[in-house]
Amino acid sequence: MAMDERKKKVLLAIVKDFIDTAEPVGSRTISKKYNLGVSPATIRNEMADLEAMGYIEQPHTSAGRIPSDAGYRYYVDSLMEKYPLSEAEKNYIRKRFSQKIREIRDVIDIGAELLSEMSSYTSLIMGPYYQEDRLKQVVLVPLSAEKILLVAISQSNNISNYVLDVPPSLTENDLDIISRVWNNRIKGLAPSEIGNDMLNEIYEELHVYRKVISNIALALFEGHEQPGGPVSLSGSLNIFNQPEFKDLGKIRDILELLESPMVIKDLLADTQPQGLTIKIGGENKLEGINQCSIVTATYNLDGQMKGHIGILGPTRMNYAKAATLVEIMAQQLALSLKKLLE
Amino acid sequence: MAMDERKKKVLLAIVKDFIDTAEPVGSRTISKKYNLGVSPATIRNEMADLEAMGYIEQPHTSAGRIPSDAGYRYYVDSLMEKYPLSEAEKNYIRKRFSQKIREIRDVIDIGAELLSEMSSYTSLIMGPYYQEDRLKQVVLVPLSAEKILLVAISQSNNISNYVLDVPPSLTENDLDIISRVWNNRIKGLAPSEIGNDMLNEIYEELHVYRKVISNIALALFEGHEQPGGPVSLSGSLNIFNQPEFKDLGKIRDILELLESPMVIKDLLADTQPQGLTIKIGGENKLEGINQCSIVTATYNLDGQMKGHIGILGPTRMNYAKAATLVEIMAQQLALSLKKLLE
DNA sequence: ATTAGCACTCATTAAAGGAGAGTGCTAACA
DNA sequence: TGTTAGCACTCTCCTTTAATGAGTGCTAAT
Repeated sequence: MAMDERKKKVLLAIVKDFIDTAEPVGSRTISKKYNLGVSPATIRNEMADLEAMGYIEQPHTSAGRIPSDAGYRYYVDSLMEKYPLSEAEKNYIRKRFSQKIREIRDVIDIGAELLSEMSSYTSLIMGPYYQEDRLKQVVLVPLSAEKILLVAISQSNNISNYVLDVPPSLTENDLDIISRVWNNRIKGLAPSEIGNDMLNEIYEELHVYRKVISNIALALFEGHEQPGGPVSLSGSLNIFNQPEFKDLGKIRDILELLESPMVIKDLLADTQPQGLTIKIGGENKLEGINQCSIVTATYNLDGQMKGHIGILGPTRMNYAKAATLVEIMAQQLALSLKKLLE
Repeated sequence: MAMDERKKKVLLAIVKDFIDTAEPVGSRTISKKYNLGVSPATIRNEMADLEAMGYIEQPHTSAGRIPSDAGYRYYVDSLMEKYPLSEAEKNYIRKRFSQKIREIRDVIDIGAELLSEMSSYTSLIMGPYYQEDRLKQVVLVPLSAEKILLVAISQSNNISNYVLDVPPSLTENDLDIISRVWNNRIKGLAPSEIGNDMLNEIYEELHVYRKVISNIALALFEGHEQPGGPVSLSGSLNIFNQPEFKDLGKIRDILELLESPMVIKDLLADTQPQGLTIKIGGENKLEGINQCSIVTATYNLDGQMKGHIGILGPTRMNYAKAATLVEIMAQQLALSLKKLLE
């Protein structure tokens, strides 16, 4: 069966109305609210066709139709119109990003908050990270007789702190020597490239304090192991507003998933490198959010660093608005972060 | 009316049974399950008295009785027996705390997780903080031509990082001088004690780079402004298990409160300096959790540092178990943190 | 002082009966 | 041949009614 113009119009009306009202849409409603110029009976015929094609379905005999996942997919791919952001909304975003921003955390927190606030859904943001972040410098600071502080600075000026145990015999001079040797070696290296070969070379060069040296290596290696950047989540309680989630169990399942940063990273990382990615309902493999949709985008910094951003809402979500918001926010994040980082 | 032995026994039975079953307790149940050696009719008389005294109440005419806030209060103050932790439970705690612990965050996260897991309620932990944390040392590291890294180390070895803008003319030698001057001044000082007087003295001494110096002061001052330590929250979704919270609105209200670290800090900080604090239902001023109870304790380190720990559950919570868990966990935290910090 | 007995209350559950929304189908119409 | 009015049919949702049962307070007997 073909998808003629009128069928498209009917499907569009059903999707729009259902997104709006969360109620199954009947033929009379469509005929009245969306003036297609035909009677409810005609619409009913079209609807029967659309159902046969798998784009809409009936919760029960005497109810209207609701879009199926495939229906939303068709809508998103072929029918959706661009949602324009009002000037007021744009200004609001700018205003919020002109607050004092001190570090990356601030940027992604503001972004996530804005995104959930303006969309009324849940927002997820992963902060920027180097595909492979490289080390720039380490600094060793004595803390007490048996402890030192290791500060690792990456090329992206990402700072990591580690407190290490050292033998009390270690002098400040020793520290200087150790840090100099390390700094000679590691500049421009990814933490994962710190291998045994390098360690052995350093042992050779210094002969002493093997333990200290290996502890430094370990700290650098482990500290950077976590893939991806920091994560910010906002508005997870917005699901309570969605009528399709009036069931305690469902809400709980979703909130439970969102408690895990790993899950969020997975959700976000599964994104195309360019443009928007929209996953609808069952297209999400993750059990528990197959009644949800996710709109994600990747933002890039200098081509080297990237991050992800997304909106999670019910399948019946305002895709147009979500898409626009994600797009704008990705741009804004790239902008703010670039400014912050250099 | 006086509180004779039998009344106490009846009240105890009601509290225990209601905590167990979440159902109003009838006279027949008490007579059968808790062998007081009297008939339901007698118990009914006692219950009428207890109701007159305000310790129990009836949801409706044909239901059993449930404890009132005052009833729980009496129970907690006078009737509650100590809940002994099994050897298995103790071992479990020890085992979890023998995991690799690298920093304070690890300790409070493990603690919070354990506490919510073992109690089936929500747990709140505030990490250790100095009443007034004092500075020990600052380190300045050049990052790029126009940026430096300021590392502030406190007496408790708390590390804070700040990236500051500096004029490109600033040399590494300048940095050494600036940090030396600062370190001479701040050792043992609380960040709040960095005043304009001190700033002026430093200006006098150095004459140049006023802007850099004041930025350092600002960073130190603002960075430490947040009162209290880091906060860890765990098991907030456990409310979904409580039959008294089968209402979406109530759950939402509570989760919303718990989203704010400030609220958690307030809840925890409102604690007696010694021993356990138990706040029951309406005793909590905070709107929204007046159907909840909180069991909190303060743990102390060296008499200088302290932190807070608590369990939040429904008014119908297992106070005995919660109290024991909070007590044990406070000890364990103090232990683990002491080991970690020195 | 305790207890058996009993009438009474009230939440909860199940069953029954509309009301209403929306459909599919048929037949008439342009 | 496509469109539409008309109508019987289905099924959810809401309200009403009735029955059940748990638990009480009171009275009178022990």
